[in-house]
Amino acid sequence: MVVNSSAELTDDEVDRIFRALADATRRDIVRRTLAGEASVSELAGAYSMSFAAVQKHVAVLEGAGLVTKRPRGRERVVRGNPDAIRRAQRLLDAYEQIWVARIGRLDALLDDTPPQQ
Amino acid sequence: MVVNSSAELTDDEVDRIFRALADATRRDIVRRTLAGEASVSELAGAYSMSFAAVQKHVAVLEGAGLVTKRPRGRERVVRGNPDAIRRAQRLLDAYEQIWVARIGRLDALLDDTPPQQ
DNA sequence: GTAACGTACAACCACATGGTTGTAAATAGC
DNA sequence: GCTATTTACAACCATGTGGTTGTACGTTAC
Repeated sequence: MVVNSSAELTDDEVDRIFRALADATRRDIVRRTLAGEASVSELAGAYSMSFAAVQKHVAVLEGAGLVTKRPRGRERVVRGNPDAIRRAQRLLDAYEQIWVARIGRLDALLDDTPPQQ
Repeated sequence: MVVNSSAELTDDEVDRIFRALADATRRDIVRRTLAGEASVSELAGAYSMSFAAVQKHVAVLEGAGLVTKRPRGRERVVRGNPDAIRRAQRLLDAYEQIWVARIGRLDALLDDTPPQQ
């Protein structure tokens, strides 16, 4: 599990987060478990693939910190982790800020350029 | 190339965007080309891998709409696409909103519950 | 014109990924 | 206690991914 909630993320952690989000089934699992927790077998019932396949998808999401799993009797209850979503948002924000800064530099360049002649 | 800039994204398009972001070299290419455009060979010079490997990474990013390429003489100039970043941000926002709505429902439930006895 | 540069693309390889089936173990229900 | 349910996990398979090298082609510079 990922412990860092405020610190920088390693490349591997970022890889896992985006990799986990790069599959429609996994995104749907995130969506469902953010809306309300669900057992692995409840999730498996929602998709036309084997239980084991869904189990693997949940494991990938858990490895990325996008969901957490806790035991309840013989079930494992899966819950979406909004913190991981926010971490990903901050990453994308950083990229947009790089672009915004570039535009800012261009604007400053234009402003600072005195009229020619 | 992706034409949809305001419309809904298909699952495949979303897959490609997150897949493209799930690699540290590709994220670095996005970072560099958002800060300022660069030719493929300039990019290739920045990494300890073959030109062809970097070329493939650029192709993956282009397929996801995260960068665009335009010819300039014998070079191909790569430029980061801030719109694609914003599309990804909107996707993550939607997931966070699902969670926010769930918490809102829980709060409303608590507020609406009359004191017992 | 020729040589160097920048790119494109195919072929190949090792390994990861997304799916399957099968087996085993823990828990719940009767 | 027995049976059904739920999960875990291994083994396997087809395909995708990230890297390589090699070859070909357009463009630039001299």
